[in-house]
Amino acid sequence: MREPLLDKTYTPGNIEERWYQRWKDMGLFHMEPEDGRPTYCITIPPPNITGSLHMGHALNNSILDTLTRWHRMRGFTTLCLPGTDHAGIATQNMVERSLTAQNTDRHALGREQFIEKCWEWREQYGKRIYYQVEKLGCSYDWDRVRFTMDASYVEAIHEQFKSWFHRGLIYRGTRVVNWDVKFQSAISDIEVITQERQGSLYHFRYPLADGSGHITIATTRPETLLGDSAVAANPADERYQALFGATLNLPLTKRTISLIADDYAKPEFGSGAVKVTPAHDLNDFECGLRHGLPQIVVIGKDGRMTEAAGPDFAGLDRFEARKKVVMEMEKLGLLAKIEDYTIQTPVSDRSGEVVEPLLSEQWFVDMKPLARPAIQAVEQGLITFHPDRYRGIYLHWMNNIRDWCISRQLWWGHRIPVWWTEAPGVTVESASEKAPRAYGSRRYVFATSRQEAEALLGTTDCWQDEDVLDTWFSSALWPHATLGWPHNTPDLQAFYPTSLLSTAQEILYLWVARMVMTGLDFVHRPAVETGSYDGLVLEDTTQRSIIPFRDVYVHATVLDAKGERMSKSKGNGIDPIDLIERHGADATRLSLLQQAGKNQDIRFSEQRTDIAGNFCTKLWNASRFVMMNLSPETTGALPNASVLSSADRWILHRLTETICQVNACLATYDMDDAVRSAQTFFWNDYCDWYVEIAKVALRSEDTARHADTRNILCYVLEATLRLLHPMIPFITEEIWQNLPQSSSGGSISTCAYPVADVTWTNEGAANSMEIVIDAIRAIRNLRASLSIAPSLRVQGVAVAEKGPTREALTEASDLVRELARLSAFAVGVAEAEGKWVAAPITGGEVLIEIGAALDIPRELERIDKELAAVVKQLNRSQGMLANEQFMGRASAEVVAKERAAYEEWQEKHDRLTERRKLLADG
RNA sequence: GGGCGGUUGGCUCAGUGGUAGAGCACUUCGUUCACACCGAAGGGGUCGGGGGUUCGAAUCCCUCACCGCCCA
Repeated sequence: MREPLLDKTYTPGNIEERWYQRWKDMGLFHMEPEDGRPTYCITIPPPNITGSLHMGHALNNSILDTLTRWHRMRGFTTLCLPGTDHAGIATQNMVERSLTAQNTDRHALGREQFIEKCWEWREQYGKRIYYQVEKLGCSYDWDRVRFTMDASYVEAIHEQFKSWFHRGLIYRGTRVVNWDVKFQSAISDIEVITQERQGSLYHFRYPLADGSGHITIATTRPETLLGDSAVAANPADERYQALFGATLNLPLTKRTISLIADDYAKPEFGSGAVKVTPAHDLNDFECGLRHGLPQIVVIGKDGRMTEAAGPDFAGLDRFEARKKVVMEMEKLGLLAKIEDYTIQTPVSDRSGEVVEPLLSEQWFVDMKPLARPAIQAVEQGLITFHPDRYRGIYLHWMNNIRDWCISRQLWWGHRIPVWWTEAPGVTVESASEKAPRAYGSRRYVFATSRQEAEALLGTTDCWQDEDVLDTWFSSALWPHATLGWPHNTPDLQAFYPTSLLSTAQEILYLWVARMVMTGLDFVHRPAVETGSYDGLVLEDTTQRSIIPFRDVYVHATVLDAKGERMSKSKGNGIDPIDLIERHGADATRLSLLQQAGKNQDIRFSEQRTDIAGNFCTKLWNASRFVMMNLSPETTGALPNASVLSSADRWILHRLTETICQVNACLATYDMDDAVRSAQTFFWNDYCDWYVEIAKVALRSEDTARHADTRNILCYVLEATLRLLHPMIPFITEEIWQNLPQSSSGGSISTCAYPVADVTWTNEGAANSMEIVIDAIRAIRNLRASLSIAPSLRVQGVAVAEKGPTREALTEASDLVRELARLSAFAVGVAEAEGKWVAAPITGGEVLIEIGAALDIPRELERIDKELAAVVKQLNRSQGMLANEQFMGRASAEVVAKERAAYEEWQEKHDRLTERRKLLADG
């Protein structure tokens, strides 16, 4: 026995540190496009620069790196491109907070200096997540890292803005947006979280102007009453038929409003009549547009009531105003009732403030023309969703798409490349798309510099738009912009369209859908150059519009052990870095991949990583054992097929089967099934059986078998390591380096991924092993139930009339003897004398002789218990075969299978009854 | 309100028409020179309720309940 090459204990920490650096030094993660090789590319979803690795990232990156390593080993030119986004509002928040701590603020600093501070902050903290991703072992191309504020990326953003601007898709408008009163900025839908809060539903009476009565409306936001410009009821609502068009006195104001008919009012809600406040509610805004209603802004950008709210309310905080409106209404006797009510309250994720829907002048993108191709691409199957159900969710959203508010009232971000002037005489009449456009009294143009703006506007009296672009505007062009667009770079040619986009479900709309739209809109190729699966030929062009990625995988949400979403405020989150430090990156990845299938969520606890770590330890220890048993001559090459035993053929059969399954599962994003298959093979087949069988072979007199056994042990282990390398890269590399198959200076990462060689498929060997394993288990079972000490060797024998059972057990008699701990084992006849106990197996029975006197009552009890189980099955089987309907309608195959099963149960039944009779007759 | 996912042993989950499975936990036994982060043996489920289709349903259909997600 040789000195083991692996340490006695598996300690992931130092292995992982060492190998990540080696891989980087070897340049394994960077590949250049090569003619004739297929490419595989993922542009990693950009975490933002304020981010640190959380469980969702850990899951996604584990999946992405597994797929990347798998393709790299399969011979693809593989690129996994990492990067970060600048995260306008989040970063600005962090920097402002640090300024507050220094008793200053951004206004004191000024815009330019504040942006400087943001860059400094980004230099200091913005790359933390890269380091964490490295800890996880991700094989990303760090030479191609991108940031959304890189000069080349900004160029892409300007190009996109210019194109949409000139085509009239970007427009200036006044609409209701999500307003954050703390940041004083519009925010995106994803930054708005809906919280259930206990509040009240107020029922107010609005008097009819003619004094004939009143109409009752219900609201959760009384302060918006001051900005009402109508009351609406459903046109089909019987109760209001006579009143449509009637004039109402709006309480607390001097205004009158009318009762209008609109489908948007739901007859079943409250009184069926709803107040309409176009400036402070999105639905009301749209309703207002339909009816040409005035838009009265009563809540300002700071969350205080405006002059328009009237002298009694102007200047009040919106929540103070709410109380006052209720109080005043009560005084006027117009408060009908107050009900307790659970309010779905929109809250800003960043500031925690209640989001105010507010009428505001912003930049918007007209999405409908962009959505059309993006719908087609998915309907035609150019882009595939995994799980498939997200296809419908995507299409539903796309078909009901709304215009996109892209301006943010922040300083950190891409400043909107539009320049304004109020100088008189700037003409807007021109055939040129670059000519100034009018918005009220102002004129504006697209320009990326003052010089350009002045030239286009014909005046130096101009200023750049103060706002910045929504961060999602830059994320939307991630796949093509990171590869070099708007330039037709070699990377763009080789790696676009990318292969996969994997992400969390909550950004399916905000990000995934928008990438599909921008990709199709901006990346074009001559139709002849690309396969039809890559893009669409749209009506108005001879070019093909290219999709950004072929597959979209939406991974599960990681929940805590109780099934609750992990959050900082609840403090129930798990930090993946802690998991890596305590259990290793491999165990962390494995524990996540074990649950990464087509499910919507994952319940996770650290215990799972602990358990996954057990597998790594097992892999380590088994490998250590194999290495201890190798000889200098062992190469790991397979011996000539003619010398292989049934057990050898069986393990190769199972290896082949497993290779097949793992490859198939990885191809369909069933990571859970892939790891389950590989783990089961390794632990239950290789370790529990083949290694134990090999021990018997290596101890045997038959020295010719020793070399073959070593080679097979080594062959199967090496293949298994390659099979598992994409999921658990570190431990597999470390072990592989110590196997004879490794090459000096090489890496398992560059070896070929196992491919199933069907010549090793061998059902016969599988059946033989099944018989042998059955026999061994039956004997162990007998021993356990008769409390025969494990150390006591007793005699065993098998009675087998049937060919396959007889042959299998004859060939494997040494194995059965050793693994069942017998003093002797043979296929033959049990001695009539002595104390023997028996257990039926398929095609025969096994018996062991026990030294001491047999406890007959106990043995009868054991047999009866087994007999009961057999009878149950026998009856079931018999019932089916006696059922004419079954015999007539079930397929011949199923009937034949049932017949065979019946015969087997019958045989076992007979043997058991026979044994019972012998014992009872004593 | 609309859409979607889930409900299988104590726990976490596989299993999409043909004899209910795994891991953890539990019970018993075991330190035979890879591994007690291990090995051997074992107990434990009328597959959320009801109805239907079928020779046969955890699996397909309808319906109800509960849990959760997304959108409004």
